[in-house]
Amino acid sequence: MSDLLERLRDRGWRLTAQRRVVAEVLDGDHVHYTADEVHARAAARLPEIARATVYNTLSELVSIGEVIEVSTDGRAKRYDPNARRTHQHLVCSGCGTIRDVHPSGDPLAGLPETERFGFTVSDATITYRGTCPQCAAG
Amino acid sequence: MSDLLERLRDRGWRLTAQRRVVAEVLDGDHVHYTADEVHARAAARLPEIARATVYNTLSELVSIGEVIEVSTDGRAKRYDPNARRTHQHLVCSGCGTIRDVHPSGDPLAGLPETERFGFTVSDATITYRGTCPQCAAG
DNA sequence: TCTTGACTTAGACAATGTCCAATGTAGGAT
DNA sequence: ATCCTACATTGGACATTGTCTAAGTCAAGA
Ligand SMILES: [Mn+2]
Ligand SMILES: [Mn+2]
Ligand SMILES: [Zn+2]
Ligand SMILES: [Zn+2]
Repeated sequence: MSDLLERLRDRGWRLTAQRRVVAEVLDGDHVHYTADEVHARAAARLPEIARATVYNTLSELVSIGEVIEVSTDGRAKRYDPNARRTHQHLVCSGCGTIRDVHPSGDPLAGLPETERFGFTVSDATITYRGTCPQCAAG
Repeated sequence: MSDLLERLRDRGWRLTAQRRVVAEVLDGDHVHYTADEVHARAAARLPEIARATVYNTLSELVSIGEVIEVSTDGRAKRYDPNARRTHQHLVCSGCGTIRDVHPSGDPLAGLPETERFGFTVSDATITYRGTCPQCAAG
């Protein structure tokens, strides 16, 4: 059993076949699938899995912090199993490929007090954009 | 006539009543309306304006660089008339208020070469999140 | 004033996401 | 091993956001 499924069971989750396949789809590095992509991949193993179940399971994984939501393009949200180490994203403007990246330094340091409007600032999300090697070559 | 409308006329645009009201709605600082919000405000002045016209006009303003699209929450895109000076956004997690902010330094400097995966990186979009004074007080 | 190509409109359609009542089942209880 | 039942799943209706098109309208130059 994967670490993720074990953690889910420790939380008292029922381990259904549907939750297993969703958890299996969300495994690996640089994985950022949309809900429909997760559904398609899950359905390859468990054809009768419902779209609503995929949405339910993804929402639950997000709410307990095992998966993060990524919105890089204003279209469908993407689901990212790399929730253990905070990171940012590098997106190819040509093909949409997304890579996890780890910038140096504190991203909040660049925002001067005079630019904070009295807010308590707790977090920064950075999306880097550029052209990937394949798109540059093609 | 506003500067924006004058620039549009210089580009050969037909100045229709619909385009005028959309341009008037998109005026001011820290303005980040959704398309439906633009439509509602435009319809207050020109009740028969169609949703499609608002979408068309916004897309055209974006394509010529007079307005930028902002996606801070994975929901509806927001339209920002502050396209002259590049800036980032500070969002209140409580109420959704969005402020324009200007971080110091080059945002690309924080991404080491070893974290670029061979990409040519051209741009970084930063969303800061926190709590605004009203939400902190309330 | 006329003409015409660009603009607007209403509504169908598409993509993404949410909700619900009916049905099924995982896992503890017996 | 079987039963119970609270929780999970299902299919489809519905909501939100955005795109597209055919038909009608009009801004602006001739
Ligand atoms: Mn990631
Ligand atoms: Mn802005
Ligand atoms: Zn690419
Ligand atoms: Zn607030």
